[in-house]
Amino acid sequence: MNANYLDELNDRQREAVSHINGPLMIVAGAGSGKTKVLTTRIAHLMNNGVDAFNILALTFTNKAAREMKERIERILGGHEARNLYIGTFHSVFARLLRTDAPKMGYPNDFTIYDADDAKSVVKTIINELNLDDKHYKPNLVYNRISAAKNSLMSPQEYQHDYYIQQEDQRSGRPMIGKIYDMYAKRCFKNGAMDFDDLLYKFYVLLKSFPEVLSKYQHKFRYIMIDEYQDTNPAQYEIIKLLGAVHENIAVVGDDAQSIYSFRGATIQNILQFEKDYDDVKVVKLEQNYRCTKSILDVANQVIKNNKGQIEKSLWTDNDQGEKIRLVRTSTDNEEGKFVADTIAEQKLRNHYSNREFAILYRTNAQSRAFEESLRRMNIPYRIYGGLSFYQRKEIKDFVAYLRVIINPRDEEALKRIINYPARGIGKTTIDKLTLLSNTHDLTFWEVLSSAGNFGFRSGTLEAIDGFVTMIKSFQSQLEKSNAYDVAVQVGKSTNIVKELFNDKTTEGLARYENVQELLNSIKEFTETPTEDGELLEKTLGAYLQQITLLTDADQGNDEDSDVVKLMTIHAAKGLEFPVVFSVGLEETLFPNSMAINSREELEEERRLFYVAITRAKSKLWITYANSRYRFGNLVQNESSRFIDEIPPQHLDRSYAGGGVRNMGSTPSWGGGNGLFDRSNRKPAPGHKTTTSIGTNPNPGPRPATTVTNHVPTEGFAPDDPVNMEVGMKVEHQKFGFGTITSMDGAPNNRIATVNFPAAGGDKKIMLNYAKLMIIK
DNA sequence: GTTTAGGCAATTTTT
DNA sequence: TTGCCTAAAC
Repeated sequence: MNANYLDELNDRQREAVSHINGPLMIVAGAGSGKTKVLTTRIAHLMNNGVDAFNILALTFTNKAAREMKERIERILGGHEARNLYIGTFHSVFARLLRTDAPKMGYPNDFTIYDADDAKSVVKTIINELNLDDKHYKPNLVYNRISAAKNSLMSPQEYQHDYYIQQEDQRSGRPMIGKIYDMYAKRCFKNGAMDFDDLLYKFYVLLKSFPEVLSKYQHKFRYIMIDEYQDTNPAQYEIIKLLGAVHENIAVVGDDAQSIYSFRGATIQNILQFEKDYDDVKVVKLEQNYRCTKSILDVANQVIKNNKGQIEKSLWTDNDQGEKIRLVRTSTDNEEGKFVADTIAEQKLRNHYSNREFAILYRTNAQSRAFEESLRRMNIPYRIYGGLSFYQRKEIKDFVAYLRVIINPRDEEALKRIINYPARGIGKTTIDKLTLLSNTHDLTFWEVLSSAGNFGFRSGTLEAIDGFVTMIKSFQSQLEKSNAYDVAVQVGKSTNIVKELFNDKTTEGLARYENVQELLNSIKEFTETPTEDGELLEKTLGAYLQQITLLTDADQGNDEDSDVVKLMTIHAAKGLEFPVVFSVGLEETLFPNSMAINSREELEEERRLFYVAITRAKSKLWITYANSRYRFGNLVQNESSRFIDEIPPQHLDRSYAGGGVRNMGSTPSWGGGNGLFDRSNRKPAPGHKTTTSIGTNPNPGPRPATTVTNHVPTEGFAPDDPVNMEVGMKVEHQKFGFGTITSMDGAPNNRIATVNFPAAGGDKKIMLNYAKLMIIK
């Protein structure tokens, strides 16, 4: 044990670490050493006689949990840290539910449904109710259900809540409550919990079984919560229950970094903490060790535009540093090129390595332009936040077999594999089976294994029986041999592995390799001997539960690979990088048009920007593009209002992207000749050119985009593109009237360059996609 | 029952 | 642009 750990802290940090008993709230500004305080405090508790088995630490990501564990081990030395309960809310509760879920009628090897599984169940139910899934969009319905669970609302409460029913009535979806009810019942029937259930059902468990609650209250005498500002009501209530006896609850958070309200998080949890408990010790960590003065200043100025925060002022002893570079490019591709060029240049000039750069964007879809340009420049990179390995189709298919073996009630998994690989059990049969399952109150598996009673055609029956027999043989094999051998057997008996092996396309090869990797991971998981004190089980059931909770960020060896990192700002929370590119600072994108309908939403977007800024240690670029492709057509956006909130003296605009600077303001065509101007446009209010950015400290309301306010002519109907030629006058729904100036591209994919005076000049229009009407 | 072609809509963040 | 769904062909 390193006894000097307290010396490495500043006064405030030490104050937080030394507080052992009673509620504690640590308000930790960005870069103020939050993780250090948390980990040191845990070590300190143990050093003061608290048993590791009595400590629970909850985080939001597996990565954060892993990091904490490692750092504590480093402070303590030895293996004692293994006995700590450190993990995400979801993974810790899943583990506890493996023991106690049977009390509520679930199998202990219950399946965990990821978002895709859950949506698929929702969709099934919508169809069973004969509702139109164009109107009852599964995504939307699932989000409502999710929100209900995160507020600890049962289907019955949902259906009887006046306000919610009003809302659903108004949106024309009065059946959501019914869907929720059926969804909950179906999941239960399937022996499955979705992500939200891991919280919700754990709460129900604690509420319904006082002896279980008491067990955990006495086990977890010290509780620590990371990122407390992102907790939702379910998490909040659980913590309250668990901590009620000892009240040794320490929460760490920063209200300025609350960015998960869409997942039900309420900033109120942290704002109210002092009122929830008596004698709360509050410690504010206000010294930032991460950023330069310039960067921190900018962050502080930006966040000032939000109301209702915990009073604090973040400061730093670090150097002033350089100004923040603001760069505008003409298109999203240019933005990508600029960033890649700049990374190359910075590497040469300042001897940075790849791993010191991060590109942070608002939406995953933005990654593409950066990928392409980085690849062109031969700069290695990694994108975080794509599909997790376990969400790939070939992996989910294979895993579905394992799921069925472990939990045959799992209807989602069964339907996935019952005809994969094809064995002659088609849609008609599956529909019939489903109906039987619903009407006879049998699980899908029970129907399958008694299919002989239901009058199927002999060929069909044979196929079903063959499938059932195969699954049963896997199950009995699992009793005798280990999980890996069974998995290999699954690959063989089903022919899946051979089939993938024979597919010699690039994708086929990748799929084959992925399945091999899956098998390896099972081997590694189940055959690595359990070390002393290690709490994890090594069964196939435990493996399946664990992988569902893994995200893309949890794979691979990020620390040791020297790559540029690309991720959303959400994914970057808690991380830091020497050089950060915060890209796509445009109205509509960031703040996102989906999130500007209320002050609360806008403030959350601003906090997101705050998070982006404060990821940077020494250099920060902010970029935006004049126009970018969205669903095949070019749209123009104004610069983000957040740019206007940055004090001009901190900005350096001289850093122009490659040859982009002469895209000045656009001349208006409509002014002098009204020939094509049938729509009587007004100039967009608040429209600004680049040169005026930041000069208006208090910008008025602005339109979402600067795509001209073109109103299509009455009776607008696109013409067949084959008839279009250079010189023609055309009308576009958004860009207004223009002239085709040139034509290129393949004959079956012609690209017209059209000059739209009212929409900023030349646009490349792919005739196969865009809708143009010829003006005679 | 299986495969493929073509039409159509999508527009945020994630454990 | 993609990915999903339906309809028609095999």
